[in-house]
Formats: sequence, structure tokens, C-alpha cells
Amino acid sequence: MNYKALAERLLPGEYPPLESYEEKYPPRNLPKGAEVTRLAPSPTGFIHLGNLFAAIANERIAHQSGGILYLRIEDTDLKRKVDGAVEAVKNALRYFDIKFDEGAEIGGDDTYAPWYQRQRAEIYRAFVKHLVEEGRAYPCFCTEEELSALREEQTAKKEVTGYYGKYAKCRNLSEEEIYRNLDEGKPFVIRLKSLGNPENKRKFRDEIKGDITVPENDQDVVILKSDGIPTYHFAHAIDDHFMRTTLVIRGEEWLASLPIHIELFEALGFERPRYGHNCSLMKQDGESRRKLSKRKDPELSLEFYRKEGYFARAVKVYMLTLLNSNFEEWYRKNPEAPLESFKFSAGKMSKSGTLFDLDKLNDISKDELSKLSAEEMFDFLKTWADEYGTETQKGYFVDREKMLNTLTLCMGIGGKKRRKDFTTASQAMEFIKFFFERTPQEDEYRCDQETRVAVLTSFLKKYDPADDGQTWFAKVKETAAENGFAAEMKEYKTNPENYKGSVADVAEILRIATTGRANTPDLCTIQQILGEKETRARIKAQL
RNA sequence: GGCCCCAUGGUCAAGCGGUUAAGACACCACCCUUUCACGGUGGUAUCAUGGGUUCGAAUCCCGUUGGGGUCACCA
Repeated sequence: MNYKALAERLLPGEYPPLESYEEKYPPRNLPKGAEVTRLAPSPTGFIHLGNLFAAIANERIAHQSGGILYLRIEDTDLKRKVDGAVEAVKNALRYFDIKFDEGAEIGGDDTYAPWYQRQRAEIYRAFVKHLVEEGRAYPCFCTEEELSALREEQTAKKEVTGYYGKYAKCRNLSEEEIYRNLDEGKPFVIRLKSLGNPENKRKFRDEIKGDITVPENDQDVVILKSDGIPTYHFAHAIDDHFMRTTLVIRGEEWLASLPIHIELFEALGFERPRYGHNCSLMKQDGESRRKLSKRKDPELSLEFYRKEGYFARAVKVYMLTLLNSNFEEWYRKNPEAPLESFKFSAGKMSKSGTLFDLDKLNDISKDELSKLSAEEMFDFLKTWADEYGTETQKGYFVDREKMLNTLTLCMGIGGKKRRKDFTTASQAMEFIKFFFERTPQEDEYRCDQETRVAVLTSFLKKYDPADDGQTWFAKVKETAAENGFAAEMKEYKTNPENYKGSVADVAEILRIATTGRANTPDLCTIQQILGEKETRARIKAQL
């Protein structure tokens, strides 16, 4: 077989010599130990927590080693393309402070561009042509129908499915048959002529999983599709070589195709990058758990977290605690240190699937939010409200002074202990709402109407907006005593049967009457800020 | 089904041949309390299973079971 002629027929025309690509995309001039990592999404525009999870790992590893993180767009499949996707991905990641050094629409060093795989067609084809010339790749004319028939046959016979060995029909086509097919204008793909045998196992060192065994590949995988564009596997080998990637951190779902990638790198004569296959973020689905999916879990999209107003740093801290098990302890000891100063390590990444735990995220969110100053909170909430808030909510920010005071009170700034009442911007906006209007009753009074009216009436009689906190609370106690409630907690606890309840219950009645809720900051201060008129009006309305 | 990965409380997990098997979230109780929160203290709860190896196993080996991933001209 004249492979040279076949290659020319399959991929006609002059291609630059292979070495020229080595020169065009030279090894990077980086300090020793610097890692080059990448994020390589397909342009569906959809990005979820699992993607962020991997993104943070790649970003940390690149930047803490003095290396490079770049963005490559894997757009070899037109069906996946969505307009504006690259912008969407960049925005989502920027929100979480993932910064690229170079890549699609990033700017920076363009030595290794283009960053869209579709624009790299020539490089791929040059190397495919080379493989054909060497007899390591061949055209395949099988139709979709033939292929699926083959599948069924193999399934029925309980054999491994795929295009390999004796099932690789086109592998053994004669020269005449090939040219006849070509002359008839039959569409074709180009497949790798695999030399492997899955019975042979190889030791492989994975940066996350450690030593694993990998069977040799024997699948004659498609490397160039009938539209002349490579498949993921082939593009991966070419791109990660010429973009000089040193470490590929990618999802565990790729582990199964590692044998293909190993063979491809060897066939091309490239040194391969190191790999780390990270566990997927899982979701509880009824009895079992499964990996996060774009289709089934839209609520886990990054967009969802922005809409809810999750604090980016909190999400990042949570991801980091999942990513590196020693992070949490480090963070506890170094609460003030920038997150970047944590020594991230691929070897510390979990080997088994991790269930996403919203409770934990929420806890971290409260902590992170409680560290903000009133101004920082103002900015955080305003940014959120500008994009996602209602008109009413946007209005809260008009009177900056009032908003700042409100936040100061609601966050417990200046008090002994910071409050931690809300998890997200949208929750925060709900929480502070009673300042601007009495919220519709969220919590029910836990007493009968008669008691409530009696309590409120006697409080109203004593109420004086000029009272300071102590005097105010003394009056709450009096109100309690007058209505059969214990004024002192201790007294109530020793003889609960003597009372209807304690001063706490009275305070709750007043709180609900004033705000609509049982959970608010200091009630006395709230009433002061609301003013006498508003306070009286709100309470009277509850009689 | 074949192949590969994984296995410590409800969840995230420390542990690397000898520990009372850390810690965090959640849950419960109590304490603090000028109410709501915050905070503090304590508690419930884990080494999937069967065999080895060893004086000694959560830790090493093998089997079993269970969970996950993957088997496209998708990435």
C-alpha cells in the first residue's frame, strides 16, 4: 500500500513540515516547577459547580507554581455551540475570581493561539496526514447504520463494543477498495490504527489517584470526523502538546479514555502531560447519588448561585474545603490570610465522589458575610440588587445613610457578637425588609388573641420613644409581669407552672407585632429607628 | 455486561501497623442571654463484609458486597 499517495488523496495539498509547528509553538520559558494548566470547556455556555470545582484546582496549581492558566474552547462539535457562550463562561468564572493568563478572548500572550479548536484545523490535519503516511491511520467508510448494527451484534454476543480488531472492517480494505470508495465520493472518517492489546496492563501514575493500572487501547478511534474536524481525543493530544500543557486536571469521567490518549501521544511522538483525574461532585438523587449533570441539575449552575446572591468568596472557600481536605484547618488558623497563600496540592484531592452539601455552604456563607463591614455589605448587596433585585429592593439603596445604619444593626456591627442571619444577598434583602415596611406576617403568634391584645395594649401605654435600651427592656418586663408572664427568665425556669410564659414570649409578641417576624435584631433599636409614629401604627394595627 | 475508579458517622473528612478513631456541617440537650441571634459546653453517630499477614490491622494482601464512571463521527 502506498500510504504516501493515500494521504495525499485523503488530505490533498501542501502542509507545513511538522517540525515547523514545534518551532512555532516552542516550549514555554517558565521557571522550573511552573505548571501550565487549562480550562477547556465546550461552548455550550453552561457552567456548573462541578466545572468551578475543577477550575479552582487548575487555577491554584498554575498560579501558585508561577505557571500559566489558559482558556481553550473545544468547539469541534457544532451541535454544542451556543452564541455568547464564551462570554458567559468568562463572566461566571470572573465572578469567582478565576483569572486566565491567556486564551480565547483573554488577551495576553498569543504565541500559542488560536484558542478555538475550529481555527486550528490545519494543524490537526497536518498531523493526521502524517499518521496516514506512516500507516498509523486509515480511512473508514462505514455508515452510521453499519456501525450501530455492529454494536448490536457485539452486544448480542456479549463482546466488547467498538471498532477494533476483527471488527475494524475498513482497516483491512485493499488499496483498490479504498480508491473505489473515494471515487464514488463516499464520506469517510479517519481512524487511528491501534496497536494495543487491552490484555496488557500498564502502570500509570495519576496525580490525584496515585498508581493505577490502565489497559492498552485497541479501539481504532475516529481521529478526524467526516467534516474534516478532529474528535476531542485527537485535538486534546495536539493542543495540549503545542500549548505546552504540563498538567491536565480533569474529571474522572475521562479516566476511561486515558488509554486512547496514551496511544495517541505515543503515535504522535509527543511527550504527554501529567494527568490528575478528580472525583466528580455528586448529587443525592433519591436512594443513590450521581455526578452533577448539566441536563438534570440546572439549579446547580453557576448562574443559579449568582441569582440567589451567593457570596463568591464563600462558594470558593467551600470548594476549597472539598478540594483539599487540609484547607479547612488551615483556614481556621489563618482566617486573615489571602486564600492564595494556602498551599494547594493535587495529591490532597479526594479520590472518591463528594456529595455537594448545601448546609455546609450556607454555614460558610454566613461566616464569610459576617466578616464584612457595612460598606462592603452595602456594595455586595447593591451589585446584586442592580442585576437581580426588584424595583422596591433597588429603592433601599437610595438613602445610603439609612441603608448603612440598617446594615450595621442587622449585622450586629459594634455589638459584642456579629449576627449571622442570612446566607445570600437575596436572603439579606428579605431580612432587612422590615425596616422599610412591615413584612407580611411570616411567623405566627404563639398565644391567643386576648393575650396578644392585652400585652400590646399595656406596652403601648408605657412606650416612650425617648427610652434607652435599659429602660425600654424594664418596661417589657413590667408588661410581662402585668399580664401573667414571668419578668425574669430564671424565675420562669424554676416555676414555669406559675406563669403563662416568660419575658421572652412577651418580647416575641412585640417583635412580631412590630416587624412581622420572630427573628430580628434588637427590637428596641428597631423601634427607635422606625420612630414613634410608625412604631405605634404598626402595633395598633395588630390589636 | 466488559474495563477502570472508589469505600471511616446523615454529610465533608483526619488517620499511613500500636490513637480513648481528630475536626467541621447537620441534629439533640444544656449554659450564657436585655428579647432574636451570636457564642460556649456536652451528646447521639463511623472504620461495608469475609478471609489472610502480623504479637498487634481503619491502616498491608486477596475475595465478596456496595457505590460511581465509561464503553459515539459528544466533549
